Amino acid sequence: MAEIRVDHAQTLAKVQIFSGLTESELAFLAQRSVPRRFSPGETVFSEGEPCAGLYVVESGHLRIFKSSAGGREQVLSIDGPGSSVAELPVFDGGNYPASVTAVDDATLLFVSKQDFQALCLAHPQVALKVLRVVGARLRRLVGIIEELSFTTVRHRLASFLLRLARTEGKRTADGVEVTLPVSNQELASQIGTVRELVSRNLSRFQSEGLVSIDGRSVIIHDLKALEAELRSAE
Amino acid sequence: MAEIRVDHAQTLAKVQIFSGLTESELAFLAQRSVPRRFSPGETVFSEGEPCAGLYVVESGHLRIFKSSAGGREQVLSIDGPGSSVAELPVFDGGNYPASVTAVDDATLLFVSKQDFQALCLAHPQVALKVLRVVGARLRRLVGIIEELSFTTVRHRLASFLLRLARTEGKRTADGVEVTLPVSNQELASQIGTVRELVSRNLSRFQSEGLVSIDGRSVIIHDLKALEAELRSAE
DNA sequence: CGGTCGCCGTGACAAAAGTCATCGGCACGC
DNA sequence: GCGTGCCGATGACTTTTGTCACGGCGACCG
Repeated sequence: MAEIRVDHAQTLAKVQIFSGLTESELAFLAQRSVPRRFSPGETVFSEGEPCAGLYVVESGHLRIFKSSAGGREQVLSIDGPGSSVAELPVFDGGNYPASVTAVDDATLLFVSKQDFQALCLAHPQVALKVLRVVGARLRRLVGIIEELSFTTVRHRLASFLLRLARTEGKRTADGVEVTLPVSNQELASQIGTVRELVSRNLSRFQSEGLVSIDGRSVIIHDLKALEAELRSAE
Repeated sequence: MAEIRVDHAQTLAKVQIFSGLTESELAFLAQRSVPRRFSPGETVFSEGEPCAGLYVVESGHLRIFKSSAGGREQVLSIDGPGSSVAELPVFDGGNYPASVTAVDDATLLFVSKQDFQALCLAHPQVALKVLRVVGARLRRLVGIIEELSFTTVRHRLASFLLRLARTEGKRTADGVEVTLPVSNQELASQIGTVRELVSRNLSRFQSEGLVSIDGRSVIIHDLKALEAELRSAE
């Protein structure tokens, strides 16, 4: 038992919003946090539910999204180890504004609203840290709005490919090779459109000679040309 | 001079994030805040500028928006007296994520980053208050994303009219009368489209008998029918 | 008064987005 | 092996969105 608590304290120490706490404070928090495991696809909570507390990601990834009446989904964020979700509704008393599911096998720590608020009052630095991560979240949301409002699906797809190329692209003779990490359906949810348009726009990139597609692997022949796509949008 | 300070302290007391501070704390803050006046259309700060501090609205209204290379704008929020803008970039150290201009004649109080951070450390409740208002902001942004991602211009326009009807609609024999508070151009920026589409969709509502338009005044004949528009989107 | 400017409405058009239906492949389980 | 389900591609079509160009109106100014 004691070891489990220590494990959790170590997990908590790696979470941005809790960095800077003393060991005893972490232990205290660990004692009050509840570990929960989730399987791929399992839902952590749904939009509209009353907010009981926040979750810290120990391992695995979470998918934060909105869903429409017609069955479409819009992904707001994918969060991995060390991040926390639902920090905000904890404070304004409202319900969860979006739904969260596990992407893969995930272990989370649940911290109740009360414990967390008490912690923030006792340790003002924690509140400041929360504000910092929330700032990042807000920036991402504003970025999504900007893309949805000003750009086309083609543009957003190019943008997605380039991001991928930057983070995990491998240089080859023909250009940079990336592997699409998710299904077209999921990709569509992330860039705010439907499956068919992702498929079509990828084909179009290929027929224009910008990329070659082989299964889930995409070779970007001309990085510059793809980047030019971004600038062409106004 | 002393009177001016007192005035500012009274202003600050009405601001959500500062409610709960003692008089002397407010006076201290008032002493350090700088009053600034803006004319309609004048810009308070622009997206991308380094963040120097936050602004509190004493009178008038501010317009927070993103603008695209092609000259389009997307309004994120309109804020009036008692609210504050740019609470967030103060904490994460980044630049302002969006631009802000005055809608009408506005008087603001500027509080520097340093002063505000110090205040949050000294008074943890302030940080919690900030988190609460930031929560509201985040909800609004998520709402915008939802609308942009899932709905049509027609839908968003219907939504806008209904919101207007609820807040300031006058009952008449023919239905509920509302007055469009802004130009079509501005309305377009608020619902994420262009002038022409606002104009066209309003005409279409009229030709379908849902509303009658006379200049800037719109009479909504059938509230239920317009609300049905919302449900029809999936 | 005449000019300029900002706003509105509209027609004509082009492009993008989305829907529906169909087909083929691949994996998994029984 | 064979059904079932998920995924991807694609054609045909509709709807929506956006662009360009124009003309009209009213306010305001010199």
